[in-house]
Amino acid sequence: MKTGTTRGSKRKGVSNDLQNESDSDIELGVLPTLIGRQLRIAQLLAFKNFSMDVGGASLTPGSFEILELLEHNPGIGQTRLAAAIGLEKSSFVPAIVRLEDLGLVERMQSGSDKRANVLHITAQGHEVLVELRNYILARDKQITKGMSKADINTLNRLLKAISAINA
Amino acid sequence: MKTGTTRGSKRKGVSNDLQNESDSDIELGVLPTLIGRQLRIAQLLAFKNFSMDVGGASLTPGSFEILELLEHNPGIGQTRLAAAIGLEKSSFVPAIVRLEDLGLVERMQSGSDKRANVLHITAQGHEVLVELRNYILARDKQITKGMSKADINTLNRLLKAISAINA
DNA sequence: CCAAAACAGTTTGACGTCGAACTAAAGGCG
DNA sequence: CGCCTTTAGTTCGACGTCAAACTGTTTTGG
Repeated sequence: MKTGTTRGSKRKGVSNDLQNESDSDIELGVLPTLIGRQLRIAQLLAFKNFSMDVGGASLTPGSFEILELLEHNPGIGQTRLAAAIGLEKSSFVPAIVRLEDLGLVERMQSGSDKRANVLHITAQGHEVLVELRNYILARDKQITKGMSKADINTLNRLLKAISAINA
Repeated sequence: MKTGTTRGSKRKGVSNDLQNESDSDIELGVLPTLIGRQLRIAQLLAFKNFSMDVGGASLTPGSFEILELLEHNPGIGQTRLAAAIGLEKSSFVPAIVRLEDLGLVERMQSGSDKRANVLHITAQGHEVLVELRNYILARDKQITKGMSKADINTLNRLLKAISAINA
């Protein structure tokens, strides 16, 4: 609570009036040239209001990716799976625990390497995945609604290039 | 609940090569077609290991954006500033409090509208900003290292389109 | 003029994510 | 064989972010 400083008290010679410009009148300085900023903002806006409800819980895009990958790569381990969806292995833990608690994935210690966990999607997980995939595909189209196919392909290509450069 | 059984021995490769994180032999299913996923991953990788240290504390790209905007739009209020950097007003609060605690911005109640806060960058904030701007610009170039100018411009344009569509 | 609606900002609770530090198991190599 | 390094996964602390609920202020419309 040590809120600081001056809020609510005096001001120092500067004007205390709010500016009345509209958003379009904000001077952005160097910001519009920054690719990182566009990336960050586009991503935030694209996933805003995203929500997938399954059995009372809400799943994230990351959860869908885990299920999709487990469907196609049964028995994979956590570290490789985390890398495939672009997460640190530590960030992966809460996500997989959540899916396990929901009964959508199964996590067993590997017999051949006792450090490793072997992951599988469950029958219930498969059912959920089929539904989620439709939602995700529809939602993803929404993100680029109105853009030309050529632009979408270009964007996809350039984003992959960014990922490759910063991998 | 984890008995060790299984698997491992017969799938096609749980290759233990320490590979780069480029998915090698993982089957990605429908994922590579999803723009939202590319956006999310590119953004995560682009900002990985990002760090700006100022007086013992570490500032984020968002903090830089706030300073840059206050430099160019003194006296702006929180809601408009939050919108300009793509945040919910509630998400903006901890960021601005942090900058205030560091003495880089000043937050005063407006005289003309007692609900509103009037924001200004401080002299110290200005000094910090000048340094940060250089770091940010260099770092942003890094994100697209090796890409052609034409591709970078295209990417910037398409990301802005995404933001506009999902605004 | 006043009650209802709109608005600025804050608080709260839930996740997601990172990096660093940690535990335990394998692997390399003399 | 035995040490030392690498690897798989977990834990921990710190932030960032959202949505929803809330406080207090201003604006609006009857």
